Amino acid sequence: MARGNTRQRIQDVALELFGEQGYEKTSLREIAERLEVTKAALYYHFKTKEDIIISLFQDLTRPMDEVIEWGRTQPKTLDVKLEILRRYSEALIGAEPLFRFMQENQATMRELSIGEMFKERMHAMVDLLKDPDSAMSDRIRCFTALFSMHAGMFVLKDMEGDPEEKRTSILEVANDLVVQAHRNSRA
Amino acid sequence: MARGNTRQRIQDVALELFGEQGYEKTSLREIAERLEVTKAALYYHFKTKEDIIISLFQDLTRPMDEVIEWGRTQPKTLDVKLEILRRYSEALIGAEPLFRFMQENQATMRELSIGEMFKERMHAMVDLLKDPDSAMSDRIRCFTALFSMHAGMFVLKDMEGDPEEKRTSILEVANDLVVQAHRNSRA
Amino acid sequence: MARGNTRQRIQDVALELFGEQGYEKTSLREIAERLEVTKAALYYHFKTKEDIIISLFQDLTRPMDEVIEWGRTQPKTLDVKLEILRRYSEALIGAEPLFRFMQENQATMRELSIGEMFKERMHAMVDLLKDPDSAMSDRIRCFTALFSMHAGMFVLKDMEGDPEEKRTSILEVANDLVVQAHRNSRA
Amino acid sequence: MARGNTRQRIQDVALELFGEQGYEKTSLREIAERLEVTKAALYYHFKTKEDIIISLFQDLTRPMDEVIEWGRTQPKTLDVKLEILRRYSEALIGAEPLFRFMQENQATMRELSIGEMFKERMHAMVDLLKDPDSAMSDRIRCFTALFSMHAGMFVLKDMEGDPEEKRTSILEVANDLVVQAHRNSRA
DNA sequence: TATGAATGAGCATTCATTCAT
DNA sequence: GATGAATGAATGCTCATTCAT
Repeated sequence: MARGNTRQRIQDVALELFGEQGYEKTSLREIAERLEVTKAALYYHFKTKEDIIISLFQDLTRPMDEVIEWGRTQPKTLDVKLEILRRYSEALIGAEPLFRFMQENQATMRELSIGEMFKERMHAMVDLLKDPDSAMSDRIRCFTALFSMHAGMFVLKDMEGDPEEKRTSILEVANDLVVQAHRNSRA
Repeated sequence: MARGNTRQRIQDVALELFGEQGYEKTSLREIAERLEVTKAALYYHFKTKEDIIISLFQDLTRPMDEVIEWGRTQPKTLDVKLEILRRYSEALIGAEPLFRFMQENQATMRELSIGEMFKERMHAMVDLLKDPDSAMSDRIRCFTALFSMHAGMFVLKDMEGDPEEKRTSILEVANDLVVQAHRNSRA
Repeated sequence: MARGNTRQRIQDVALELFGEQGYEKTSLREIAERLEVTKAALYYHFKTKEDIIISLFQDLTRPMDEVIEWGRTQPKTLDVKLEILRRYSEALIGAEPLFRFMQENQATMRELSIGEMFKERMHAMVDLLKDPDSAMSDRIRCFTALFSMHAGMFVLKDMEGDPEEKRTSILEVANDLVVQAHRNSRA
Repeated sequence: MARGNTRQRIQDVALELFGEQGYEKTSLREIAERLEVTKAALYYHFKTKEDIIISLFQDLTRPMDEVIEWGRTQPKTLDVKLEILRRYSEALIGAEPLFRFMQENQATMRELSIGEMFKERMHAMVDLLKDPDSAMSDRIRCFTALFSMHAGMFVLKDMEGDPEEKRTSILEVANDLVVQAHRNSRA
């Protein structure tokens, strides 16, 4: 029996169950049972239920923060924008379960403190992709691009086809949208 | 105290609260209290909690069904497709709170019977918009078009601008995506 | 649709359901639903739930009362005792569902006013069968005789064999017990 | 306040109340209140309400199982049969409250899983007492013997006399029945 | 003879959380 | 680094009953 990694195991199981059933419908009893520990053990590692998902959010969104930080140091050329999308799309792979969770538990997100954190990140990304004086429809294009990247992977889960192919198809559609927005605002 | 409209009032308040706090976190006690009736009164009008939202779904999605029915009788020209989008966008207006609810409670939707009903409707719409032999990226374009129409209205709620203008902007973006898909599949 | 017999129909369905599921677990809603009337209709015919079963008890135990009344006018010979058993066994046939109900809902009976009524009847029967100075084991024989007649029919339901044959077999065993008691007390 | 015996105390109080008022009419609130714990504490020790009485059944019927096991190893002589009755009668003493409960809540028993367990035990006992080719009336004698032993103790509670004397009187009547059945089948 | 609408009290069950050990 | 035992608050739901119509 592995030692000292209980905290990690709790996170894994929690994300799995939150994803399957939603945050509200997943009880600490379930998490504890699947791990074969007692509920009280969870409380040794995390102060509250919300604490568990906050910790997940912080751990899993670091790669995305890095994309944003990198983007901020770059000029607003089309090439950079597309590179941001590409990196973002890759960063999303590891965080898929978390995004699936966030996507599917938005009502819950709003009351949890991480809801705000996520919104800020989203706006930061849009700011990198759009130009300062973009028309509304172009801002919507950028939004839609990001949005479909977040949602795409699991919404399209029941569409036939190879996952990696789907990801690049989604990326292609997102690219198109950003290219369009870029051109419109420079026209 | 008004008579005979209790059922309707329950639906109204329920949709409001489900939208604000999510389905799981909204208790029947809350709904009853806001209506100043007892919980048992809710059970006179609806057999279960799930029954309440099923009834909402059925009542509010009728206009969309009509769009789909109409679309099925039409030829698959680009003009028809754009007309479908336009009508669908309009049909969505009245159902906004419901879609907001569904968008934000996807984890819950999966266990509720209306989850399936919704998926079917979505597929029916995509079938009207895409051509039989479309490439994956074009099917994704159609999906994304619909998806952003559903989600757009409330996701963009905190973006400044007139709601009606937003709606037409979203429609414009959706149009572009469908036009693109249409052209690709005929090329 | 028959008229004016709703009261009777309520009694029939109630006894059926009380027998199937027990008194506590049978709700007025169920009775009403099976009759295709509203709960409120039941309250037009009976003041309370308990009232329904009291009325059943009164209607169905009349034949037994008649046996007891007859027995009281007779001398305490063995022949009379056996005739009492025979008549009682026959009287039980029509009341089988009621006895099944009472047998299976004794805990409930104790709180319902008919519990007492039944006990009195039982003692009256034992008094007819035993002699004034019987030994305890002979009183128990009489008790057991009656008891097995009450319980026998449904307890033995899952034993193979013809129902009428079972009834006469039970009666035979009861006869033996009473004969034995009679002889002991005269020995 | 005593520790570590809460489970036992719950069982004791539950059996007492189930016996007094019936299973359905006894609420967990009542049990908890009488024990001066919260309802939730009951759920720490038992998964459901039914679980409480299952545990009681299992704990209290062990002595009877032992009688049956012993009986199976013995030849089917009359002496053995009477010894089985004697041991069974003794085993019943400790289980009196449980049998009282089962006797008085038969309607409930039918839906609870222990209903079946009990039926099997009853059949196993009859098989030990009757001979393979017994006539129906002899099988009924065996049944009646057992039945009156189960029911006798509490049904006769309001009959005057010493409890231990009652028990042996009942046993005597049961003996007679089994002797009779034994002789008939060997005649 | 009924019904439609509602109530008040209650029930079994679940949950996040606490704390002494 | 964990457990055993418990709590307080809540939840969805059901029930017998009432009463104006």
